[in-house]
Amino acid sequence: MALRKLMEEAERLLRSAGVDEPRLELSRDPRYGEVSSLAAFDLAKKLRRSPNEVASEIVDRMRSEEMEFIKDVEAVRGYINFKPDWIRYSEEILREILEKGEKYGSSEMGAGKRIIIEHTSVNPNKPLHVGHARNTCLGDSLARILRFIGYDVVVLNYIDDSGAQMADLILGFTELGYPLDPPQGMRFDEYCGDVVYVEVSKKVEEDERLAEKRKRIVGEIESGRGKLYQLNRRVVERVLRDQIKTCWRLGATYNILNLESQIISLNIWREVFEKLKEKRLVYRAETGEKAGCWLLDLSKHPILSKEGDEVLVRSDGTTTYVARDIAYAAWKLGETSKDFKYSVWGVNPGGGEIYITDEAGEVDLKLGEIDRVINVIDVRQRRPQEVVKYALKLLGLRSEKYIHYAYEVVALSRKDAERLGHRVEGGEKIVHMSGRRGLYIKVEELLDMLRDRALEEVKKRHEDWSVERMRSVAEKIAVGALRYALIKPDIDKLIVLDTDEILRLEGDTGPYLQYSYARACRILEKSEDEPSTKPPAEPLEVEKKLLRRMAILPKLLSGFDQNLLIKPIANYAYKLASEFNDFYEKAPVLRAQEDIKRFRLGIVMAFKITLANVLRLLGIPLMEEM
RNA sequence: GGGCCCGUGGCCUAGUAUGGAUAAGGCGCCGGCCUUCGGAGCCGGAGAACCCGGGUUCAAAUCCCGGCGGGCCCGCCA
Repeated sequence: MALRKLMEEAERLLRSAGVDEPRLELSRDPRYGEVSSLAAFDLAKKLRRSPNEVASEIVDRMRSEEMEFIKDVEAVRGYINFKPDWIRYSEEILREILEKGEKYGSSEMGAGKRIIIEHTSVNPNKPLHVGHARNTCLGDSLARILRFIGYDVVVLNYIDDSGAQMADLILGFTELGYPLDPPQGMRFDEYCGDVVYVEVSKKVEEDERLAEKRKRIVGEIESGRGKLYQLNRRVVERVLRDQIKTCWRLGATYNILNLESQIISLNIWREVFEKLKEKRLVYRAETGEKAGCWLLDLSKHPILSKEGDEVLVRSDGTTTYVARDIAYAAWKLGETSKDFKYSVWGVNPGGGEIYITDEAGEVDLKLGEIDRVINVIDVRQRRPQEVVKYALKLLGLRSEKYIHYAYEVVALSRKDAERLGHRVEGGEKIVHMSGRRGLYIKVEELLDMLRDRALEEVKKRHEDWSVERMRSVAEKIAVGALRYALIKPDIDKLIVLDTDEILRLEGDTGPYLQYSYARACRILEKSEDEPSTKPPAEPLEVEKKLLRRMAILPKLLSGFDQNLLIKPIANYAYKLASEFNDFYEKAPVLRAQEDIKRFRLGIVMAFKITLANVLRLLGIPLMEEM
């Protein structure tokens, strides 16, 4: 690794000058070299002298040392800045990238370790909306990145096929005269979500008798047998097929679909419940408004204790969501004696089978030792997730391995909410999406809007292309735009979706990244010359900037398994593309003289590899032409 | 009432985890760049008391305390 070699050399020099704590970091600005040390600040404090003096003395002591990649060391206002021999350093950077190709930036950090990621997990009664897409894109990116750094990742999608939201649909189909098939041209998930669910839940709110009927339906669905149970299974399956199509369109893939009903019928709860009782972590309330319920004792928890104990088993004997999630969490950590049976549900577009839990299935999947479980769930579930984690801890399970990857939701701008026919109250700036009220923007419709918008641009540029080719490219642009928009902001910041804003394909957007890639492809395609890794002379500033950026990719990814931050990677992609475009303007490749041309071709090729690797991690599709 | 999160030019954001060198971009605005490596691009300009007040430190957008504003969570729902 070129950068690592540079840093190791800087460290060696510092140690030779008597510095014990090198405190090396990447320089903030190219004028300060590549690598800087802050060691003089610490020493200055100890010695009660000025940092600048101390830094200068350290630099003087290093002068006589042997240097390979480092050409110059300077003391500036207390900083010790290392400048590389750019001729050697560039060659080292380019050689590594061209040699490693698709593997550049990857590592074996996670070798032998398995991580479970659960994401998407949308109730199977409606189509995906943009808020769900944030979940899917984050989860899928986590999976891609962790695989790239060597982890064995298993992606789960939890399907809650047995709640009241399903009963609404069944009530609509059996009692309120909704036909089982959608009108011509409408997808089944959209029909269920946009029409049946919204209309039925409104009727249920207005009519107590319907609420009663729905309650009976919930019971029958959960019983695991009967006509309504069978009908529900068919509805779930049809909606799920449509939902997964949308996920595939976003580029996400799955390994296992876990049905809530199977978790119930496997009855892992009973096992966990027994342990909770044995350890006296739960108790049965005898009096008060929660009489007859089994509660989890939260009194020892510093914060949760303030809100009272958690009901796990209701007075009627049924379990709450949190109870089932505790049992399910124990299963994910491999801490239950029973395991699911599976059958093959389908195959991901890029290959790889998807299994679904199925008590009649023939397949056993042993997940074995789990390094970590990452649950991508929005921030509103922080409290219940904390209860689950706390319960695991009380049970003596490895709760520190159970991670709630919390992200903020996607809300509608006032303008878009009004466009959807929602009456916005006076001071409201944002409006939260609501499945029950039918107030949401679907992933499919947003992608279609983006694709149509992109198609206009493609048409302008490629009149000679076939319609299919134009549509295929426009589709990739749409997916790139949406994924980037959902991944770029901090996970703990609310995204206010503004459709006018997101339809913009210029500036800091996914298409900008894709465009930069296509530009690089054009240059390489037009040249017959062999790229070279050797600079004929000191590289230009724009060349150095790009080389520097490419060189830090392995370092950028090296801490990922600890911090799980996707945003810095999206940020990196943008800076990389932006610096390439700067290079593109200022350093002509094909028109340059022979030796310079070959070096620049090397840079362009390395850029193409580096950007492609990063965009793959983010799930942003690549195109040679757009 | 208790808890969690956010607060950076007109708007949207990066930088905050590991405190350090003139606070970095995008949108919008103003002005430039197509005799060709694709203008979905590039360059220049105007525009910021980094919410407020304390504190720690040689050094604070970043850490600590207290406010203010916004969002979320606190159900025998999931």
